[in-house]
Amino acid sequence: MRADARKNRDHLLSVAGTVIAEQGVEASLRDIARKAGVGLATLLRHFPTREALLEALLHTSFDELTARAGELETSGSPEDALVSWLRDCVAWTTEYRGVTVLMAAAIEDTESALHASCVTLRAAGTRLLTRAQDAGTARTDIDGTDLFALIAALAWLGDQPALAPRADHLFDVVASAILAK
Amino acid sequence: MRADARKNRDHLLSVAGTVIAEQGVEASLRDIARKAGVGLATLLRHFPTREALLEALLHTSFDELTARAGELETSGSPEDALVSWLRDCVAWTTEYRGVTVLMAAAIEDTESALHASCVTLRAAGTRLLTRAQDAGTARTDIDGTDLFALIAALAWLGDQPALAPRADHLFDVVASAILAK
DNA sequence: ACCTGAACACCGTTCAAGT
DNA sequence: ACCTGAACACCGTTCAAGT
Repeated sequence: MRADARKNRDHLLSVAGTVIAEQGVEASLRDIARKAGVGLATLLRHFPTREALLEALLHTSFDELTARAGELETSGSPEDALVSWLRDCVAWTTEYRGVTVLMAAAIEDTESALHASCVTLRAAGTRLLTRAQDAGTARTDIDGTDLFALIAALAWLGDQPALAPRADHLFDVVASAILAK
Repeated sequence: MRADARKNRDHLLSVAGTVIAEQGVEASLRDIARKAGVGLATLLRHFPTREALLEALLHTSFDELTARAGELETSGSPEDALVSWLRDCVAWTTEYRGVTVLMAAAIEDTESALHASCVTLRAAGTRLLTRAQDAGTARTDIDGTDLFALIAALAWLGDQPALAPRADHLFDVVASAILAK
């Protein structure tokens, strides 16, 4: 990549991070390009879809959540590890308003730029869930995809201004259902 | 209302029902107006917001769900009545793809045309929940707003194509959490 | 190689002008 | 009273033309 292109790309990502933190993941791409001082077509050259831009932006966070799952796999009780990780996932999505809908769409869409990250995340959750199930402290009638869906639903609750005040409490309610044997 | 206006209004509602059933509640209002053979401005004269159009369209359904709650209040066991009604609510929203987001926004927005219907629905759910709580068959640390949020989250799951296959099962999981004492 | 303005086909909002 | 086309300010997509 040419030096000027690299610079454009980095700057776009930085501006996108700020704008998306303010307005959510559905922020106008034109607005992001404008604030970065480049044309919209330039943004789309670097990131052909909104998902591609988000993937570049959230890649580090996805890695961190996956790494965190790895740490938890060998520490604490299986059920504490699972619930702690679920809490981390939900808390993380609140930083990116609206990302839940895109993740829900990406988990089954192999064409989406977010697909691989979502699949990796689901696999990490599956390992923690299986461990808790093997220990007899999580219900055995759910799998990693169910877990992914429950995280998404709880994250979605946190995204809705009117329901967000109940999100933490309802997390506990759902977590108790997961841990029920 | 003048006869021609009434006719326009009725026809718009009929067309809107068809289009929204196909495309979801975020269907283009311009498209609905076009298919109804009137100008977009005419649609907006009758229904100044998307919520107003939906309220007119869903009014009957809201009434039916509320009436159903009333019937269930005096029949069957409190926990069966509650779960049965929750299931009805979630099943109903699947007919109107995307309505959950608008309802979640309307429950606290007194300006929304959907506000009154959502509040009525929440009140109906609250009565069924309280009855089950009094009978000792529903957890007592949740209220009607929590219930509304859980319905919304489950309905949202059913709206996401990739997660919808798990929606029924996850309904049972969450229902079991509500019924836990 | 990389960037860009401009044309395109949409969206919902608003309103002056018509019947 | 009621309706409507048109202007407006947006959106993301596409591409020919520039550096």
